[in-house]
Amino acid sequence: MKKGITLKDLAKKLNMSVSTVSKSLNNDQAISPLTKERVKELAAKWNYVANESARHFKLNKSFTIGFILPDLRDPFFVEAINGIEEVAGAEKYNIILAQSHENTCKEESIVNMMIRNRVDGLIAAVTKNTIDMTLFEKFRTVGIPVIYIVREPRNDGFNYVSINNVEGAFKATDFLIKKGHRRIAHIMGPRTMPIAMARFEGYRQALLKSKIPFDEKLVKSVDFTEKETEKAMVELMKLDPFPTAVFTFKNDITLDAIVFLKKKYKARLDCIDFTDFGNLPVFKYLEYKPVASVKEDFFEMGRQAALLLFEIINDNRQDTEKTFRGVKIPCKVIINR
Amino acid sequence: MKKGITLKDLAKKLNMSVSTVSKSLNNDQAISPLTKERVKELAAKWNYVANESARHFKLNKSFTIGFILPDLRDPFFVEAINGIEEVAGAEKYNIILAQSHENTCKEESIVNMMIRNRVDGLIAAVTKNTIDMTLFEKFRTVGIPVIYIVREPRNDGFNYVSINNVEGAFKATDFLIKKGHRRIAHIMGPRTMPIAMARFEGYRQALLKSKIPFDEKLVKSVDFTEKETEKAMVELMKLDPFPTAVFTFKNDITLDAIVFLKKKYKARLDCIDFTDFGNLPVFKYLEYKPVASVKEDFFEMGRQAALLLFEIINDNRQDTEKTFRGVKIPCKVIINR
DNA sequence: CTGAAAGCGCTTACAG
DNA sequence: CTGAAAGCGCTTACAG
Repeated sequence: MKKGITLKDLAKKLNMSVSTVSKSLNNDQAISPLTKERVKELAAKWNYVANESARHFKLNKSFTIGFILPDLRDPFFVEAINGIEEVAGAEKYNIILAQSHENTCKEESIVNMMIRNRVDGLIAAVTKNTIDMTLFEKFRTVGIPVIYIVREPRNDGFNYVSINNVEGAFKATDFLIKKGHRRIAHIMGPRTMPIAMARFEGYRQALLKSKIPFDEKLVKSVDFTEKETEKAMVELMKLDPFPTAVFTFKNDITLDAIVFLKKKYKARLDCIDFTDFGNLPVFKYLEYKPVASVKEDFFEMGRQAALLLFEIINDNRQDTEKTFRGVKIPCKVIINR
Repeated sequence: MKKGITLKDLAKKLNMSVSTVSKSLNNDQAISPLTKERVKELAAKWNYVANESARHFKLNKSFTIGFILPDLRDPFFVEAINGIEEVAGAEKYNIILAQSHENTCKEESIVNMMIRNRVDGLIAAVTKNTIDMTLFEKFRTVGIPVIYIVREPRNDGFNYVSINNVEGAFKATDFLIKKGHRRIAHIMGPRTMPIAMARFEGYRQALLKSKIPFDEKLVKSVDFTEKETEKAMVELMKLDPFPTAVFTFKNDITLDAIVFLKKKYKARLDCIDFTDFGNLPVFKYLEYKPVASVKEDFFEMGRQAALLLFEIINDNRQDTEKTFRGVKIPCKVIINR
């Protein structure tokens, strides 16, 4: 690209030193009002735009935070971005986004990219297959703070912001029990995902509380593809008696399960109730949908994660005796009527 | 953040000059294989990660392209990102995303941010209210190439990649005509948007071809909010005879119109056909939807825009006698059955 | 209140 | 094949 106007150009024209020009534009109080005015006037006239990359380099700060997320096609993650943006914007920070597409190799190359670009902090939602956190240990080595979001890391020693998955799953299951269901299936996420295990735990606790015996044949684990959900439903529908309610890991699974019922068990469509996590805006347009969903406030998770991150970034104390923080946002059940 | 390992650190340890270390890591052919090996070995051992911001600064290139888009909540723009990512990734470029939220003030601050950060190029989908392009002229002044995408600028002298909106609208309207409709309404986008006018033009041409008289009472302009769509539908449904088909600017408008019919004109739900632009993946789950939609290939638009952008970025010739290029991707009608 | 000077971590033309 | 040196555009501690 063409070279822009530099401080030097301004200084030469004004017969001042580069330092004075720099300080004027940064509103340094040591500079006289008149000088500031003259500098700013010329800067405006010449359309001077500071070279941020020089500034970042000099200050050894990128004024950028990274956000690694699985996929932008998931509208919930988009909400998280908006929450992060709100906080980052106020701090005058940019956000660099990167999608892992649930691929751990891609995730690794993104991690390296973030380090090469020296982001000042990172927010990460790991892939559904990320078990081993050693990749992310790199950030600790180079001193970049990281907040995990939505999907909690399985081990301790990490900052994270998530919802209370056990509680949410308990409520979603209990909702079905209160509606009179006794035979309640659960289509859970991959067992590698800590939050899938947490939701499974909430499901069990709700059954236990109501003294409904746990039946492992009613629990199926899927990887979020339509094919796997269909397979789970085939098996569940073959049971005798078949479950009259299903609590699923998230909206997409419910919708795919309903598509399956429409195709193969039209008659059961009206007698099986679903609950799940999420609350897609598109529900408004649907005839068949979960009776109730646990609302996951992704905007708030994004906001809280960013707040926590900036607390660390702006904290100039020695990073000895560092403690890690976990924030769990409460979640409530929304009836989709 | 903590300081990382630098070339100097490596050079000192290896008793070499910084230049030699730099060249080794960059695989300069002037360096002996043995030296390269020694350097790379230590770099790996010490987890050396090049400081990109120093490199960017030195090379006066950010290896970053910007993408200004209205809103990530629009899944079509997410597809465009994926198309851009495919090309940018291959070129080893990063993408910095910024949402204008259809707000021209926000758009202005994003433009300035992009210039301050010295992006090497920009892809932009302007807000629906952006009439005046002087804001974007700044990029020309500083020599940053820009490709407009999806929403074409109203004046000439800009590079853009879009679909053939007139053709698509013609096909969508003609589809309804061929299905036997004679009284076809059009809910168009804001008249400030060139592509809304283009789609309106396609609608008129289709009517003309089939010798159906144009009736301006059948055309309503909306700003994409549910409220405006409802208002447009109220007026259309009061006409006598009411239209038996509606061609709308995009999916969201159709869905809101259908919600309105469900509420107020349940009986007409099955006798009014819709066509529109877009093809939301969520259609799969819907009972009521447009009979056919013009598929807008946003992934391809993103890809083409990025290809065009890199052609300009990587072109080292003098930028005298610059010509501007417009790419219109053909679009086809998808039947939603 | 202003300026001279150092330096952030790289790359590269040039000399040897 | 290797190295010394300049310089990218800023900020800032220090001197005056």
